[in-house]
Amino acid sequence: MATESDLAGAIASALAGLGVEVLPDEIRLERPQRLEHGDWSTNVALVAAKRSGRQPRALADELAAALMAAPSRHVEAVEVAGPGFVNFRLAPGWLHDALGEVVTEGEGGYAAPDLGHDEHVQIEFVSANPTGPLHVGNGWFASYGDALARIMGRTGWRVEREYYVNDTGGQIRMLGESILARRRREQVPEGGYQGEYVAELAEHYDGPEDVVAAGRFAAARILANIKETLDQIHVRFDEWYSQASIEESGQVAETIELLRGKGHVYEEDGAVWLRSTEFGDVRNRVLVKSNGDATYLAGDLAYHRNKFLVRGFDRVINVWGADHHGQVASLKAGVEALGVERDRLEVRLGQLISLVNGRMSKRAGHYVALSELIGILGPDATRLVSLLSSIDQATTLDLGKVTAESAENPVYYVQYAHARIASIGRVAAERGIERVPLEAADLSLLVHPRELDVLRVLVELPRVVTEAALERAPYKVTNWVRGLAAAFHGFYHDCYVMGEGVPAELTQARLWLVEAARVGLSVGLGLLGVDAPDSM
RNA sequence: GCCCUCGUAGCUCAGUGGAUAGAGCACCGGCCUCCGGAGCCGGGUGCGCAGGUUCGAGUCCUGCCGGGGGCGCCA
Repeated sequence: MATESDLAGAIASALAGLGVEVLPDEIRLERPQRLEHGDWSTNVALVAAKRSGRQPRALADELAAALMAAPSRHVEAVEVAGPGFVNFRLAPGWLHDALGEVVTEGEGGYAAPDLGHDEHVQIEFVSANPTGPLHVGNGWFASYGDALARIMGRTGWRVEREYYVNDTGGQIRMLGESILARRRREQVPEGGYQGEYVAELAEHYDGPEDVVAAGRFAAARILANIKETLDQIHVRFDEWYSQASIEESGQVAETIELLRGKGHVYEEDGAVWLRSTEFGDVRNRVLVKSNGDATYLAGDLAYHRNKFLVRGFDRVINVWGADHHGQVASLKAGVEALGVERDRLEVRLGQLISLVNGRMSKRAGHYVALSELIGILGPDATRLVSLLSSIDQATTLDLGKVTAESAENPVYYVQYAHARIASIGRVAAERGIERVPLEAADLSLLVHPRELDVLRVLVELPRVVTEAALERAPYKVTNWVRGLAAAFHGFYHDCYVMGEGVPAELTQARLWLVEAARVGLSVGLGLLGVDAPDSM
């Protein structure tokens, strides 16, 4: 934002003139919550007061006086308030400049800062075991991972989406046993999978009485179903990476040998251990059990060696449920032992989604299927409700409530704003009104509070996208989109674009405002993977 | 027992060192001669408790209480 950097520069030179030294990043401009505190505000006088040997208010007064002596563009007043804030009151022109930036840079260019510098990042998410249909908790993480990929993709990262398919090991055997038991019309064994889908799959299984064969058959069918469900909410992976392929290719043994060569492995009680405590773990971990089988950790390390050292990702982000918290320390230790800087592996733990009547469990068959939720809410609302809050927030899902609220769902509010914009375009076309070029429009006519509200929200988008990308927090985009929709609905209600008695010049200026709002909604919804419809 | 995480309005959640803590839902009342009323406007007793850090704490630190999760030669 041009205005923001103008102000920062003016503050820096004013402080220099006062003989106060500050670091560039100590000059922070923020948008005050309350309009009466101006359009921009800085707390630099509070931060630098002690160092300059002045009281905060005194320094603020001097700074304000210096800034008013040579005001920057658009500045109408500089005021000192509270303990020593310096507030800038700007003429509406700064928002008109901002409107110009939005529509000139457009959907592709506005709020697309290069933060990633082409770093190659893999985001691995969902990765639910193919032992049952996805539940709504998986859906939450699917929306999160996909939105994060979109946001980082917009801000300069090269992103790949990956799903790790856990298609081997004891759970597949257990799935096979459950299938076979069902086929024999017997009770599913202790610890087996109870869901209805197991019975259905058993009906279609006509292979041998072999747990592995039955397990693989079922896993393949389930995985196909998982892909279908994810496709419905527009979540598509670049890679479906098979755990079995890691094991069968000998990469597990190679990885253990690599670790052994680096001296991080020892033998004890007939097992092979990783000295993970040397890399921050609370205890050492077994890689190869005394019966000769590799542990899950060994496989996971082979997988991560593959990510970093074979495929060469600069950064890997794993999106996991909080129930995998216990794996983080040993995985990070192992990755570091492999010679990869530990910061290149990021594990985002999302809080679990629980049901009002208890935690979900695939084994017990107690869960709400994601496909069921999609069937009720539709893809867009499903995505939006799961992106409303931070994944750090544990949420309790009441299916009855979510569906009851669906008619009042926030997705309609936001999409309705976009549909209204499209509607304005249709009416303009009917009436033969064409938008003049931006240079020919007089944006200074936009002075209605509702108009300025819309622009004030639009100004925030670059900052919001930046925070969302750096903090891996897509819900910030959701909040922003809702705020823009609210501002637009207010504008739409109070300011007719083509109403009776609206001068032609004002219509033109408002058409540009509408276009800017369209760009904002379109960018925001695109980052969330939610459709921006022209009519509803 | 130890570790992680969360605790903000009746409910779902924003607010990650700033000024008088905000939205949505639900509830009550108002608003359509013109671009879509799935909209707009108005109505609020709330930061789990107790200390600490500093100009300033919902935010950072410590302890306690409460919810969730984790501490395997399971995956």
